[in-house]
Amino acid sequence: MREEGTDQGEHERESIVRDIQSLKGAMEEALLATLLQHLLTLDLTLQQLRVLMVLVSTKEGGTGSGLAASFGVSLASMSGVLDRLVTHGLATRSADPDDHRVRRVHATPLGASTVRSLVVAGPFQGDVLRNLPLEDLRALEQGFRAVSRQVSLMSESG
Amino acid sequence: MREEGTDQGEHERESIVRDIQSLKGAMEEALLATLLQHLLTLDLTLQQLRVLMVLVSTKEGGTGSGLAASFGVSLASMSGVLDRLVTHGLATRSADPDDHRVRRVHATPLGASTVRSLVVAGPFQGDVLRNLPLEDLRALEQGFRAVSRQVSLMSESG
DNA sequence: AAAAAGGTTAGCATCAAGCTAAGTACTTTC
DNA sequence: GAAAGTACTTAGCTTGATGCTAACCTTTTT
Repeated sequence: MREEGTDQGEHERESIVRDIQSLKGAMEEALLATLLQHLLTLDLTLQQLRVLMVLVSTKEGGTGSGLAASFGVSLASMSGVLDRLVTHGLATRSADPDDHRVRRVHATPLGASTVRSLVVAGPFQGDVLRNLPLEDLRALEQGFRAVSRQVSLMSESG
Repeated sequence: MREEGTDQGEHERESIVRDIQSLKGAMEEALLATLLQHLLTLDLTLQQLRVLMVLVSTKEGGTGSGLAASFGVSLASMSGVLDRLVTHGLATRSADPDDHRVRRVHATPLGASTVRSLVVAGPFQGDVLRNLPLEDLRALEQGFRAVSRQVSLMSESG
């Protein structure tokens, strides 16, 4: 019963998908510029940034040996990288209550905001949203919800 | 004449803005993970990446002295960075037809896709969109159009 | 013809990141 | 409780990228 109209629906779907991707392309240009702005003022090496991103992602923080293993470097090397992050005020080392050999490493608020600023750069900011016609805002919310739902669906099954 | 009902509309607006930002927050977590994935396999220094991003952004390409000036380094230093980008196959140098002293530097397709992969990582990909209910897809398009319009508006006046 | 501009190369200094080896402090095992 | 193992730091080293100045070549401008 859904056979009829499918063809026409698929045409509209493809047309909309193309439209959205074209709009997305324009946004990405702005996104690239914003990302570049942030990277220009970033006084870190790429390795330091990578480690910091892991620290920000994992709320429980990391350990020297764990990070060394994930990055495929020696513990001594990772110790040096962490030194520099701590010196920059982006991470802290603290004692692990369970095992006094390990030093738990966490991103500081500064470290977290440094990393988030690289990602948060999308155009869907409060000041943009607040100036949108209400009707469009409702539509955007519906679309976001649907995408969010779909992403969870696909990451479960795929 | 628009005074009445504004209060109620503003409440709904704020509520929707919060909803969208919360959904965006969830997306950003995934975005961060994707960005990290790409950075992990990136065999570049941050300075090389920054220069490459400028090359990708400016379609006409760059010149050694122009790039040196924007980055605040000597021409000799920039020449070295460009050497490494060329060696990696991410940029090319070619003669400038107007002035045979300058060498025009362009990002290669590989360089462009390397940079784009860092930014394109959003969840609004074709395979996600194609699985969305048509109604939601229409709503998303409407929302995207509105945001795109609003961003242009605000960047003109602001 | 002289001066100026764009670019490359050579030579040097500095710093981050990588390693191994040695040492400290704590846990686990026997 | 002694021995073995684990987590981490520090010292000493090598390599590679970035930065500089100085010298040079080529091309354009004056």
